[in-house]
Amino acid sequence: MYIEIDFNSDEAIYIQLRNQIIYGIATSKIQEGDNLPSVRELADIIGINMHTVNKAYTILKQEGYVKLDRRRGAVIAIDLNKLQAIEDMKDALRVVLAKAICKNINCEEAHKIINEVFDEFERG
Amino acid sequence: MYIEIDFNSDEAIYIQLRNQIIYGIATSKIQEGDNLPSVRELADIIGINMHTVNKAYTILKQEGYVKLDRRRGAVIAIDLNKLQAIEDMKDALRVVLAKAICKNINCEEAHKIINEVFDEFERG
DNA sequence: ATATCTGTTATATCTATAGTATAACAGTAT
DNA sequence: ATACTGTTATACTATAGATATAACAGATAT
Repeated sequence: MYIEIDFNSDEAIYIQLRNQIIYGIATSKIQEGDNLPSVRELADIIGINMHTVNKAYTILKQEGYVKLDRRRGAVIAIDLNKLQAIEDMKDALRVVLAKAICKNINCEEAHKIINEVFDEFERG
Repeated sequence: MYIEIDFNSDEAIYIQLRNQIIYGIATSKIQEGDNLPSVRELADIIGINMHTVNKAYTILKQEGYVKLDRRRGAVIAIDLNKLQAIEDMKDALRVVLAKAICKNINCEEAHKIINEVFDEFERG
């Protein structure tokens, strides 16, 4: 699994790292039960500090994507609180769709875009 | 038009302010040609600094929602670069939909949620 | 002309967050 | 014992967010 970090991005490294791992799960590059590299190992690979990786892992745990184990490290374990996930998704979509409406993107076009992005993930 | 700022939020005030104005446009509470309060006036109403409002206005200008005029202040003026808007939307949706896929939300369910949020905006 | 309203720019200051650097601790495995 | 996990603590630097004054330039009404 490739992790790409843009050090010139205005997005925090630990946020980019979190997103990359979520992409990995969404595209089935990593699956339930797989374990991620240890915080020290991944920090070494990417070339960042251990604590930055730990921060990403801690957030992934809080958001229900991994479980942290002293023995095995970080293991992919999706917490399927679907109602919560739907609420979170709605919150995120409010800003996205408000922008879309302002830019004259209608409901049909939004659906089309959704399908395109879904296809991207299914292809991997 | 009501502006609600959560001072305990981890989201920056100028980002919240930008979003609220975008909501206002999306729900037709403010329209093309309307002008926003002056930076000093709005800062006074909300109880924040002038520069924070100015930062929000400057971003809204960069993103193509308002034009800034020395005479009239900030005026709603949508820059309809639709191709750009669609690309921006896709970028935003990648993270949102990756999360959704991880949480077992499928394409149909995503469409349903999109419709619900669209309805929210149409009602105002 | 004067006063007053715009956005704009320039400082300076404070605070919180991001990221790094060491170090140590507590489990767990070999 | 040794070596690996996550975890916690502390300290430091750099950057971003927010505030506080102040001043400038254009526009406008009186």
